[in-house]
Amino acid sequence: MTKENIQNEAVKIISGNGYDELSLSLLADRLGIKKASLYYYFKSKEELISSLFDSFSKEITHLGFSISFEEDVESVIKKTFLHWKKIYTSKAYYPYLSLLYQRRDVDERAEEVSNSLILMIRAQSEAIVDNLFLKHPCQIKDKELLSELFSSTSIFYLENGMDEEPFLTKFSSLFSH
Amino acid sequence: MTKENIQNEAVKIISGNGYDELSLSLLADRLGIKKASLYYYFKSKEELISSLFDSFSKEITHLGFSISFEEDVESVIKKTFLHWKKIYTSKAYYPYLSLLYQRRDVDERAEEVSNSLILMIRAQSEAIVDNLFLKHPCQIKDKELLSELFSSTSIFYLENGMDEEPFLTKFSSLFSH
Amino acid sequence: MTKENIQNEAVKIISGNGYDELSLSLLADRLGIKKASLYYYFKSKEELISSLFDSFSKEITHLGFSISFEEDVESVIKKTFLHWKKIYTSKAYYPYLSLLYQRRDVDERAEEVSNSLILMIRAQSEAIVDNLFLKHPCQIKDKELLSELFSSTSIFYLENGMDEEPFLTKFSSLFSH
Amino acid sequence: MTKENIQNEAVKIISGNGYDELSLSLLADRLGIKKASLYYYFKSKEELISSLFDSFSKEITHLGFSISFEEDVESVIKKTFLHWKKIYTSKAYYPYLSLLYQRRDVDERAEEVSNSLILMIRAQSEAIVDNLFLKHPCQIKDKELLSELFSSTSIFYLENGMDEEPFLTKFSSLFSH
DNA sequence: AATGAATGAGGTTTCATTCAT
DNA sequence: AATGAATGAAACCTCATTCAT
Repeated sequence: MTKENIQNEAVKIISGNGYDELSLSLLADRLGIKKASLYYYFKSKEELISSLFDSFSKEITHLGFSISFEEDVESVIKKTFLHWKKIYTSKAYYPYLSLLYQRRDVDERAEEVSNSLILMIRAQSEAIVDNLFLKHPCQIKDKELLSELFSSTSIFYLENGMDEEPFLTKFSSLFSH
Repeated sequence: MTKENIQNEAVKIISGNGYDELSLSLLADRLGIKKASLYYYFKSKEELISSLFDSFSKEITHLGFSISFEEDVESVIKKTFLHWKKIYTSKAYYPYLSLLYQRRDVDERAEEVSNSLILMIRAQSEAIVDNLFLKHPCQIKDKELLSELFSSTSIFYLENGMDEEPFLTKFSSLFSH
Repeated sequence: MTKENIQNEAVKIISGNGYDELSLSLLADRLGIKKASLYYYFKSKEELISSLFDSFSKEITHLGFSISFEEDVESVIKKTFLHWKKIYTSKAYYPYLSLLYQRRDVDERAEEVSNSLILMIRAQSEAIVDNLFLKHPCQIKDKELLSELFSSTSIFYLENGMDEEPFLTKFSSLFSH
Repeated sequence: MTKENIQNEAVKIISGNGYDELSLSLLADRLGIKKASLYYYFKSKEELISSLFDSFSKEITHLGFSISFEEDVESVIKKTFLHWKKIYTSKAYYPYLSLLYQRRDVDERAEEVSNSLILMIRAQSEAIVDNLFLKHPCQIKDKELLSELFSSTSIFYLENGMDEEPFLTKFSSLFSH
């Protein structure tokens, strides 16, 4: 048993059953250990939950991001979105995101981590748009606006689990003639 | 004491303290009545919570929406956004939205209501954009895309409580030659 | 079930088994009710224990004390002691005293109540000695000293549950020429 | 780490926080070792506690007591009291006495050790009074009574941490003509 | 329309203890 | 000589719920 095992199972419960259903009994059962043993790894439930934010926060600040701009506009845009989608759907990250959604309204820590993820995406969006603007004319002249529309709409699609294909294709075509 | 009183207080607790902190004891305390009395109005806690979704669902389907298109583009866009913002920030509605955010990942009912709100906004966005396109040329030629960008980004701004002014101004200027 | 029932049983457990053995499970079992029901009467274990001090404190401040001085010295002295002994051995009070002994070293509230009992006895001792001095010559000339010796030694006997008869007889004879 | 270290820390916890707060976790923390290590020195918590009584019991039976009777009455009396006071206030002994107070009502072993300490003091009191009676007339003619009054009142003062000076002075003056 | 009294189930946490290392 | 890891039992407490009044 490791701290990490426990964290992962905890966050799985939260994303599957809801934050309010995370009980130490259930958690211990799922891990095949006894309730009391959890206290060997975390001083309290609060500390365990706090550690979830710590871990995820550290995780996302270490996420790399590199896009090759050699390719055509549509590829760049789709790859960028795909990069974000990996975060939003990966087995490792999705449960943490679910935790953030459930708690960001009432837990400062959750809000903070959630915001930092959004900021990261917005920054990457700016970088991408900057670069595309250099080589391709675009229907939208305001670079900043374009970046905002791209990041915000992307996040909206990701958070709501909608099919992004049509959107991305149409969005890419903003860069044709 | 009325069902409505109880619902409003319940949803206030959820939006203020979190869904997991809604207990009938706390609710009764806040209402100045005794726990047992709650059972006169609701058969169970589950029924109370279910009623929250019912009420809010009914509420939003009855929301009117009318925009005068006599005005300039910027006015129309800002008024539309303002209309949505009223929903997202009104004392009456905001707590329900907070409930939806906290639960839509794990509660089908919450997801359903949340989606219907989004659908409503997207429909209204389409209507607006349709109309604007009739009279004003736009940098973006794809009507559908424009509508999606507007609604998604608006929702993103509303959900994250960001300052929308700069965005709306820039967005409006998409309609100048 | 009443608060008083619960207090009495609690203090019985403390005096019989020790303060550290007072658990809400045991208490509920002895009372023939369920653990959870205790919380209807007391918000917490701490509040229950605090109420024990409150009750006993109120009790002892309402204790009457009247001695007829018409009788001979030995009777007065023995009746005074007996009055105190009733407190120290009565079914109602003894358990509370046991609580005080166990806790006065580590619990301010217990120390406070314990001290007020001692003060009461010392005051009564002074009153008795004052009066005896008026009518009877005594081997000890210092009234204050005599009072202190009487009260302190009496308390010592009471606290240690020793046979007081010989002491009281000898003490009374201090008043014979 | 030695048995003695552990005992001293244990008894410090008891006298400072109360018998019910002595837990092996707290004890180990205070000693800067791990809980499990305590079991190298004591088979169980019970054995540890039992050893506390053993140690203190052995300690007090080895206490010396010698008073020079060359001096005046007041000196003899004050020195005797001081001898006892050293026991009641010494850093080494006081915590053990606190343990006895807390437990003598409910633990036979504690009662036994407590009684033997009292017996020792009473015996020493008798010896002192015997000797003083040889050389000095006293207002109180009953030697046994005087000894009892002295020892009981002294213990009362010691147990309650009261200022003994006035008492001892007055008591000494029982021996003036 | 409201509540006093009670409870079973389950929550988080602490306890003393064990055992392999 | 010491401890990391684990645990069963029991601690205090809160939960939603019931029911007679």
